[in-house]
Amino acid sequence: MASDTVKHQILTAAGSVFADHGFKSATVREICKSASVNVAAVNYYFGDKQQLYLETVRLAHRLKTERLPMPKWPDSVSPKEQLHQYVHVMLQRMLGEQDLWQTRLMMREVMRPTDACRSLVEDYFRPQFERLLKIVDQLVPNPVSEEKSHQLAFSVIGQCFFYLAARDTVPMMITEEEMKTHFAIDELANHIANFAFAAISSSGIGGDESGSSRQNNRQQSNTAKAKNVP
Amino acid sequence: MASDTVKHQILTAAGSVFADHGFKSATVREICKSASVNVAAVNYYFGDKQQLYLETVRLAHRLKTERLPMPKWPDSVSPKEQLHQYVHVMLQRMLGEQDLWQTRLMMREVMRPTDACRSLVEDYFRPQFERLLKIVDQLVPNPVSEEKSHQLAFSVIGQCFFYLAARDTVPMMITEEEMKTHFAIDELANHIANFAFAAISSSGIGGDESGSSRQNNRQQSNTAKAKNVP
DNA sequence: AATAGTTTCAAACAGTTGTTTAAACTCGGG
DNA sequence: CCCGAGTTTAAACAACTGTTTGAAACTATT
Repeated sequence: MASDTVKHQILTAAGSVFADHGFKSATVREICKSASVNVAAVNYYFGDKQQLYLETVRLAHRLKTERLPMPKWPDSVSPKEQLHQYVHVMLQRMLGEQDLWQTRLMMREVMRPTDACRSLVEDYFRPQFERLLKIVDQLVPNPVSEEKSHQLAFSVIGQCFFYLAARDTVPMMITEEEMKTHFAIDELANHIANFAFAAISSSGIGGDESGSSRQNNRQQSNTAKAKNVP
Repeated sequence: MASDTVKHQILTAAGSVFADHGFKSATVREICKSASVNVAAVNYYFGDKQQLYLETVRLAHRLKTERLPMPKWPDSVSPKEQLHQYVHVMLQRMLGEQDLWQTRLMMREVMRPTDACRSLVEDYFRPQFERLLKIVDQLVPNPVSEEKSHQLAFSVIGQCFFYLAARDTVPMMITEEEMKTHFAIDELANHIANFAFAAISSSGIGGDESGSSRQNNRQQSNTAKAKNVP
């Protein structure tokens, strides 16, 4: 049965094309050409384009977690080091050279969710998010509210996600040399982990900051003088 | 001469459709239907779909900066307050209720640049980026290298950008109530500004560690400036 | 070698795409 | 009144879309 290998061939080709063009703009003809199979193969093996897309997204998430599993840390590893490794793995998944289509495809789902997104959120993003929350809660000096934990976690994720989303735009802002030397995965992981660690460590000690009671948002009027003193 | 109003009508309709579906997937038929004009109007007034797209992106950037200009701060305003206002305006631009298509369209250009992107970067993103760099340089306790400034600035932008890109996914991770109370624009601005302030303030004093011990960036000799080699 | 089941293929189908065309309409100035 | 430049319209065009089809090619068991 070569059928399995053909299916896999189509899936990876489809992953690349879907990641590049999105579901609607991607054509089954381009996918089949890239996979070196006949146009009818997609319908023969997957039923229709939509089903192929769903299986492609599932494969993307599966491959990414298999190749780069998030480590299970013993208690001996400091929360700070856990944060650093977490960020590093996340950046590797997002920016790692090979099989970039997998994260690009998932990025598309984040930005414009389709039917494939719900299971992606529950099976992939939420568990990862929960792990980050645990790290954050260990890092924060005083216990904080759940919402604050969420904000802190999103700040970590956001910094990483940015370099995936703006992958082609960031190089337009800085020199090629700088890109290579200071924005490679290792350097970025160091920066983001340190940045987040400093912020989280000092979080919740200065008093309630997010108070800034509901005051109107004309940029003219001074926005919420942050009342806490550094 | 209704021609000007018709052109504007098509432009705003196109902006919305392009922001929703992207250039390729958006159809001129849907645009024209949304603008209540004949299908041929796009070609009559703009030549072709591509030209319409370019003018739409230009309009998006122009409208967004006109409605929400970045304030010019007198020296009396503290850098911390400048940072806060900067973040607040950025979030307002990105998440502000009305005319959301404008930022969604620019977001698409960031993630998958087309021909329209180069001018967008130079005319819109770079000036904004430079202003943020100035704030960051005021906030950092000791002078840091140019690359470090860039990293810090990107960390601020990334946190904001995330809530635009993941606009539909974040609500799947938290409750609706939490979304309304702790992830509205004002609350997010407070959090991100405080988060970034804490991180930047402690940047360049603690010393870096974290895993791969690059003995790299402490205030490097100033600016290994751009040399522009092709 | 013959058969039955599976896989591949070129061709065709119906619908959509951007764009063109030529006729119809609008409306202020002669 | 009609004119004619500017505008709008329905219809048509060729190219492309996902999908179907029926026969050919292939594989494996008898």
